[in-house]
Amino acid sequence: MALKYSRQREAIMNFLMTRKDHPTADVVYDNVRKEFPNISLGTVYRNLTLLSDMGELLRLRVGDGMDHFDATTTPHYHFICNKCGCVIDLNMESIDSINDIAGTNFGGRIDGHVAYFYGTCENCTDHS
Amino acid sequence: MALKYSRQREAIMNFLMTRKDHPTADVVYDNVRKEFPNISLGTVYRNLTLLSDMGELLRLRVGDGMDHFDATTTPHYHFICNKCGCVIDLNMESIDSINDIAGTNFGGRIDGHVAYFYGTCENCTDHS
DNA sequence: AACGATATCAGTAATGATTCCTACTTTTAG
DNA sequence: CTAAAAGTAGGAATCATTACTGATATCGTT
Repeated sequence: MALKYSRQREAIMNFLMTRKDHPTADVVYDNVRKEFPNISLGTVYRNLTLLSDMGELLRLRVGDGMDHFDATTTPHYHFICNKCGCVIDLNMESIDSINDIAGTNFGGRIDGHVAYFYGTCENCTDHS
Repeated sequence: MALKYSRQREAIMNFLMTRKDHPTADVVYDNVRKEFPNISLGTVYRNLTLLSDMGELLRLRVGDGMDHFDATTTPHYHFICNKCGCVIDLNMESIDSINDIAGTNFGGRIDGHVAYFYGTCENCTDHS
């Protein structure tokens, strides 16, 4: 057997499933610590990496220097607010056709893409 | 007068304009050092940030932990090879229409997007 | 050409996110 | 129940990047 159960990993997964705002490792750490006061930041990182390697989590590199994690693994796109830095799921159809557009005039093989949309979120628009 | 000329900055810019492979700060440092043996890595970083803030460079976060820099500032897309990690410009039309697709069902304002395509580059396909 | 204000520099220390290491604990197959 | 294997806590280490500091280079004004 390669993968053993651990309550810490389950707690991390459970926490992420309750959140829609794509927390960073630090936020996961702070919150899981309420249930496991002794959990180590290294454990959080190791399990986040493990879970995203297994495909149970998405690791998002939104460009703010920290990785964000998303328990919704069905393909979807993300929006990042230039003002507050929040990360929001976009409710839009998949646009895999752009893989084909990118593939013309290109010698290699394109397997997929990631796309992040930037702008101002609803909240920050209101308050300005 | 806000911005003063510096030979170091010019050398960094000149070097990047000779390259199509989107070097990292480290690679810029190693190469500019041939002309300025005493240049400091901090100077490289400061000027790369300065130049990209001014829009003369593109800062690419391709997901390998290091920022890559691109002297071609006209809008274009990038391909990252999953095997060798190389970064290649894609010769494709702009697909700004996906901003509109993303904008439906979304309360905020979308200003733009970044998209990275992943797969296997021509070189790595041949050698496998 | 010399002056002075200030941007820039080299060198180095500091930061922040992430990973690695090691001795101890938990899980699980038999 | 037992023991091998995987997981953990805690902290040190790493890596890219940024900040600090005293010295240097640039440039508008004389």
